[in-house]
Amino acid sequence: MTKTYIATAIPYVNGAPHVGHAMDFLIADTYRRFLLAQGDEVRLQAGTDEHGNKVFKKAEQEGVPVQQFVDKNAAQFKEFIHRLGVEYTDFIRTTDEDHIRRCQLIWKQLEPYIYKDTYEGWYCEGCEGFVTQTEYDANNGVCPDHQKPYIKLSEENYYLRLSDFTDRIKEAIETDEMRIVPESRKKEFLNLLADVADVSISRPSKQLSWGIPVPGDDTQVMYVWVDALANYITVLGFPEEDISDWWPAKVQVIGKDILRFHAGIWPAILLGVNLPLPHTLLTHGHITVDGAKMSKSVGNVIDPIEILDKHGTEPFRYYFLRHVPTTEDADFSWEKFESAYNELANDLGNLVQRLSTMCQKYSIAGQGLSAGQTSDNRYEDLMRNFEFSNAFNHVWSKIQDINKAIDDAKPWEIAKTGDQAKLQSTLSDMVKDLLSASQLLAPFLPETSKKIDDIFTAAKITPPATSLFPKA
RNA sequence: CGCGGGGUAGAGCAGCCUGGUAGCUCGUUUGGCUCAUAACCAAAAGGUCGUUGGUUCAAAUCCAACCCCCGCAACCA
Repeated sequence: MTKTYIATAIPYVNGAPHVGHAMDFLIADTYRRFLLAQGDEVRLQAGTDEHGNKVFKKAEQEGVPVQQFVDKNAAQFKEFIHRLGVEYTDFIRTTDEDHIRRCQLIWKQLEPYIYKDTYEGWYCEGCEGFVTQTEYDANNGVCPDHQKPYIKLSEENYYLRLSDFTDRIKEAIETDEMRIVPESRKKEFLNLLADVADVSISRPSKQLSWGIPVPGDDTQVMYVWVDALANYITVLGFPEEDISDWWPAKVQVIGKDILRFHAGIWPAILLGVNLPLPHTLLTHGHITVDGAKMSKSVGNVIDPIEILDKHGTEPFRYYFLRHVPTTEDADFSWEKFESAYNELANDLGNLVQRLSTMCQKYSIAGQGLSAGQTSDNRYEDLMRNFEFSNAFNHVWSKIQDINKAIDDAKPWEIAKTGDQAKLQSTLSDMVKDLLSASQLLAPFLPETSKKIDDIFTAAKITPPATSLFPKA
């Protein structure tokens, strides 16, 4: 049995989950369910990134101990993932003991590529952080948040010598040994990779107290890179355990904003500890709201929990898996969501209703009925190529075909002729088609698929007490 | 001359790589049907495929130039 490992980016827990976070989980879960159906043994990791100044300060603001703060937020994310109908096998928090210890072991292994140097840059005392020269110029030397001039500050950092790996990484990306999906992002990143600089991977502990101590140097704490990126392998037990059954990951699902770290820094870390690179970095886009970028200052942030409360898991999955092209940006608006919900109710909900009603009326037994055709090449190609929204569309066309078939066959007229045998075979063919479609639908809408199976394989087919997707 | 993506019916998009009757979803109009959640099915209307030029028997598709929009430009899911 093929063992497959799927990894999702771990969200930073300085706030509540928003719609964007859902994409990682839904995409990974859909692929996981597809592979399970194909007979793979699948491990899906999820987790939370919990260190760093922003989390530390947020906890201070709320007046709670940091650990308590991250415990609360991690629980919130777990609950969120659960409500998306996503099932993970492993959940990692970067504050886990195991993770911290393994990170330090990884750091030790990376030491041949680590050196200490002085970082000098523009620093804002209000933000307690450095800004880039570009940002400095854009703000004319004054921090917009704190109205304080940036000061020149220097500090000691450990650096990872990325230049030791860039040739190797470039080659891996070009040859698709580590495939970046979609192709356009691959091109984009290869351009970026041309002028890559070594990356700072630690901070003085007096600047950054909430983090993993650098082994053998009390004055330094690991910055986000090693700490967060290593989660994908520490969760499997590396370096204390042999992870070769699961690693390299078949796919790592990430947002387009973090591609550069996953395609640039992450492979360097892996090469530094002699591990192979992930097979695929699947990059999804961002969700805009009413055509505008989501932002707290504009106040157009959509709370995914609100959508889930109002409409439930399956319509949520339907919208974000079918109407958001897997690797592209897409827009969310309540209007679009409502119209998608109507499609779901009209095409599928109504189909289940009308077909089950006829089966009941004309006494068609579900017992012994099963999916007719169980494999579909086009569907499998799309799924394997991570074109989930297109695969979903393909499944949907099958559902629409059944609606057409019913209108063509007109079972109610066959009933009038009294030809019970023909009625039986006509309707059971349709049920079989629906059960086939239901199988393909399962990775996207698992609960709905299960309901359909239950209804149409029952000894006595009866319409559901409440329709699958009721309309107000 | 920084890099990338895009400009196709009222809206949202596919088609472009590998030239050959311009397609899908929603919306609109008309018709059909009654098993069904006023749902479903069928048909129709609607496009100078950003602009200009080139290659070709033939260009949305290949080439060149230009115009417009949107991202990115190392620590924003």
